[in-house]
Amino acid sequence: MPEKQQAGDERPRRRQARGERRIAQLLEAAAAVFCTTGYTAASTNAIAREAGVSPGTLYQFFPNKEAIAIELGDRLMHEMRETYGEALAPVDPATPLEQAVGAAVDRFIAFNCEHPVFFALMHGPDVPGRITEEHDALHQTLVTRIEGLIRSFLPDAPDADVTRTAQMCLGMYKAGLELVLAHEEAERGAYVQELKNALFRYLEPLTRDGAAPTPDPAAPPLP
Amino acid sequence: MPEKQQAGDERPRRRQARGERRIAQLLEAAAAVFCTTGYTAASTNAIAREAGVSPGTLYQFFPNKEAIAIELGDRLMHEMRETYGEALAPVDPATPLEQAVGAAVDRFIAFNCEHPVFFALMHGPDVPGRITEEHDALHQTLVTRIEGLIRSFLPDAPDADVTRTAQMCLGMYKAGLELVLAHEEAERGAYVQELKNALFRYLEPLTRDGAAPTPDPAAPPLP
DNA sequence: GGCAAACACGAGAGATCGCTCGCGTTTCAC
DNA sequence: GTGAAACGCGAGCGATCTCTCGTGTTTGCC
Repeated sequence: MPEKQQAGDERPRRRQARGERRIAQLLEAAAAVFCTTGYTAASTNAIAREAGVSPGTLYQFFPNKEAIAIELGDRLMHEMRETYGEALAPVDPATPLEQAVGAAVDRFIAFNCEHPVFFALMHGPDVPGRITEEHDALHQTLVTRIEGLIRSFLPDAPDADVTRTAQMCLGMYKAGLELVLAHEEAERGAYVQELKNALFRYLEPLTRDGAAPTPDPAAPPLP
Repeated sequence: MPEKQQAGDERPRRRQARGERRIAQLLEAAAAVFCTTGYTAASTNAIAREAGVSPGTLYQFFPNKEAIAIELGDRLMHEMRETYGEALAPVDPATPLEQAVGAAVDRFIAFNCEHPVFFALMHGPDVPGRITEEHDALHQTLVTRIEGLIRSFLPDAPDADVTRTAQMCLGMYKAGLELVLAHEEAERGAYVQELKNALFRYLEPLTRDGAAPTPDPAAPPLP
């Protein structure tokens, strides 16, 4: 129950079943509008219209526009944790890296395909204040999880290297996700495979010689 | 009383030296504001204030807000072509892939570090209409160039595969750029190296067996 | 039935932003 | 010098957006 009460001035209202239904309805409408226009360009009136209610009704349930996105993000995050929480759990080092990468990618791609608004909310540099914080929190959570996964294969690497590798993995995943979402059907599947390939090839050398993290290139940097 | 010309062609005004100076000044101010707030959130009044002129003066030189970003993008693109145009030219297949990747990454990273507004303008999903077109045009240009570079090493691969690989490379570069720009000094250098590693390891297997593009994993693809 | 609270409405207040307009100043060709 | 055009200003218009408010309706509890 994601009921929030600010210190002091706003006490929690007792919602009726009708209210809960309206909230769900409004969040669904907001997801649709955010998907097509992005957060900043989405007007609260448009969200209310999409939900088939008046602007006043919307503000009966959300104190402001930001709260809509926050609540939507919270529910999305909760569902992600519930459904795919173990996707990045550390695995037995005996597990082939290829399988671990493939499974993790498949799960996350599936989630993002089912909830396109997640990508819209998490990818916009236009989102203000608190949403950015949530974004950063999620990012950090994912990086930590990936670090754990990498540690399964590289128990003795320096922390800084593992963090960098995890950040790079997450960045590659985001880039791949964008490509996957931009294509359909067979081509989409091909991009999923391409993303797996990229991640696998990036990580595979690390599993072979745990002591030599970054093979320094012979050539000095060009001017 | 001179007649208003509103439709059709707007004849170019004869600019004085003072005007050219103002334009440069306004574009510089716009770059600063776009960098800190993004395009949509940047107000024309803020740009004018940053440049130390009045809003009316700004509109002496630009018909609307979009034109400012367009002109800024055009000049950036021009400078990029002039300075780094050959960064992605096809290379002698004898060139080590590691060198080719390293040189290309170094050049583009340098450009983006020198012009942070480039990243801000090209990375915002908030930018409207014509800027998105320019973004897509640049994206397509880069993909085509990368395709050419990949063809240097893979003369006989199917077009679709090369395109996918090029898109993936560009995505990885964008992701890496974001990480590079988010860090400073030594850590930044480490991320540059990490990006090079990722790209190199992704592309390296393709240069060995030109006939087997994607090693199919044991698991069947999910829908 | 009676009542209080939750729900619903929609006009519009208040704020912001892109952009204009009238008018004064500077520059330049002649 | 003189006139025309470029330059410069800043109040404010019109459009848009977030959020409020007064009022009326529905719901749940006694």
